[in-house]
Amino acid sequence: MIVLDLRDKRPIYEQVVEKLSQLIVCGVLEPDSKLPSVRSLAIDLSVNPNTIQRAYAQLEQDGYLYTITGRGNFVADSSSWKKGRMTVVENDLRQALKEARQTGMSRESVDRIVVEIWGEE
Amino acid sequence: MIVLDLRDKRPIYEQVVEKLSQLIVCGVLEPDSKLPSVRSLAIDLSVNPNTIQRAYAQLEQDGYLYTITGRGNFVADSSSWKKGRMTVVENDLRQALKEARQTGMSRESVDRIVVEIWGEE
DNA sequence: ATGAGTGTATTAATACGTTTAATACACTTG
DNA sequence: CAAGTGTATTAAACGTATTAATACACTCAT
Repeated sequence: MIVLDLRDKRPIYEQVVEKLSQLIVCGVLEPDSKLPSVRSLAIDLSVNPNTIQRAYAQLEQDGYLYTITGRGNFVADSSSWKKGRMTVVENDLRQALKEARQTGMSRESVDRIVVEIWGEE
Repeated sequence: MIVLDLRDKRPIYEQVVEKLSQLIVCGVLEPDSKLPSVRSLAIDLSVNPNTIQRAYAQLEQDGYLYTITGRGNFVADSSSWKKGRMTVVENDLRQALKEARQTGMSRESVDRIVVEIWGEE
């Protein structure tokens, strides 16, 4: 389901959070679909179950999944994470833009990149 | 000269690198001006000299300062760091924009923020 | 030349967070 | 009831950041 990058210096649980939240955000994992169990994903990634549990706790905290004890973890509806995700993303964007301006990047260069990412139309 | 944020979870040397590089990029510290010595800054921040040394080594690596043994550390000319800084900043911006788009932010919202930061004119 | 101030390098010890490990418990399903 | 689920706890191993204590080479003012 996901692959870990051992060269990455970040904690494993953080990588798991990142990968799974991306899959949820981009719609690959449908709402209410069942996620791998803590133990099975731990075995799949050759990692300790505690590490997965921590990642799942974080994902639940951020609204990306909901938990039913004894049944498993399930993908949450976008309404649960959309708001929080949007503020985080907007803050990141503001920060990146400020640094770009401070470094002397022209507004035209920014526009060019925006067009490049959003598409020409 | 700079103030540390003890609540920040990042390593101290990383904070020092960030703060000083910002001061250099935005022009507060003029090229060829002398930076605090390793020992004096360490005392100023109530931190170990090794920590400052590590920060200065990183800053030299990134082209923000140059070192003259026995004399001290001095602010480098913008030509030394402009190029590398620009690519880093551009990559960060691209990443932030991709995530904004993926989360569903409209191009108009992005334009609004750009205007907000670059100014109306 | 000498001494104070500079950057640099090395080694050891300490502190902290991550991860592993081994359990135990409560819940749900077949 | 048994197997699978999430959850919680405790201890140990491990890596990195940080502190600490030195030592060395260089520059500058005296």
